[in-house]
Amino acid sequence: MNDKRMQEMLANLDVENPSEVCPIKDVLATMLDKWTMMIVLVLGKHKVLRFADVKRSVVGISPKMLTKSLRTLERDGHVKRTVYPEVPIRVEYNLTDQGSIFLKKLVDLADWIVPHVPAIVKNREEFIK
Amino acid sequence: MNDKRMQEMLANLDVENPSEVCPIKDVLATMLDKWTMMIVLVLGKHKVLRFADVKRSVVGISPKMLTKSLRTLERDGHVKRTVYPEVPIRVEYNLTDQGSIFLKKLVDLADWIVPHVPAIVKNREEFIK
DNA sequence: TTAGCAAGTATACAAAAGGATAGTGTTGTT
DNA sequence: AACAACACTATCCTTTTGTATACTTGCTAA
Repeated sequence: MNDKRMQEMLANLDVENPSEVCPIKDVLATMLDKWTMMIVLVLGKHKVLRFADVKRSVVGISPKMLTKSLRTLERDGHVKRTVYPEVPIRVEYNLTDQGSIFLKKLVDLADWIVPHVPAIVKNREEFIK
Repeated sequence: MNDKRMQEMLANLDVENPSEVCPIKDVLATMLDKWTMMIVLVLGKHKVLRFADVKRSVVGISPKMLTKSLRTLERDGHVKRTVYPEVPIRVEYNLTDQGSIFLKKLVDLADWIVPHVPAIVKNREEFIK
């Protein structure tokens, strides 16, 4: 990506206006929430998971936050929620096509981070004050 | 990215262990903080900015959060802070090479989001409950 | 009829993030 | 002498986020 393309994108992002004016900022912030990302990653790993499975996979999450994050993902079309009216009830979650592309972008980002982690950790250790 | 590569990456991410064990998760969460992202974007747009310039560009940020976010970016090696001991003091901020790659990844992500925003917004409107 | 499960919801509380705003130190300008 | 510029720091307070845990609902099996 050259500088011109970059400047075009940055203009698109409208970073200097409040988020009411820029839904991209809002969508970004929503998707990159800590719990939301973890849920997308475990759904990417396991393809289909039930509520309790996701809870087990995303270590430390409370049912309240899990419900909240799953609802947001569903609302935004990243995750599909399927209810099987059996007894006891069964509910399955999986990524939609849109959610899978989001996962890919997330993994791309992580892919870049992995080799940089040692440098970042070293920087942190050397950074005083 | 095929499924095998994806599964390798996901294994790398170690999503099912607490973040003490997985610095990648920590680095991800730190970089994808709301204010931090906005700062990286405006620094990408303007190349070099002084404290008050960043404050003006990132609408709504308080000096407290600005300082905190800039320090974190500096600590992690994404941003360089240069002090000119003039009067009044002049402090300039700019992205490092590492920070510029991070910006690129961020813009890649946004690049994907832009065309999807209308669909996501529509989803949200239709999603009741 | 009581027990039990899944997928939550509800409630109470604790912790963290963030906003508003005043203050600091230095020196040039009015 | 008072004020302004700059880059913060400090303090108080509100809001948001999150945890822990008890409760609910519907049905089925013992």
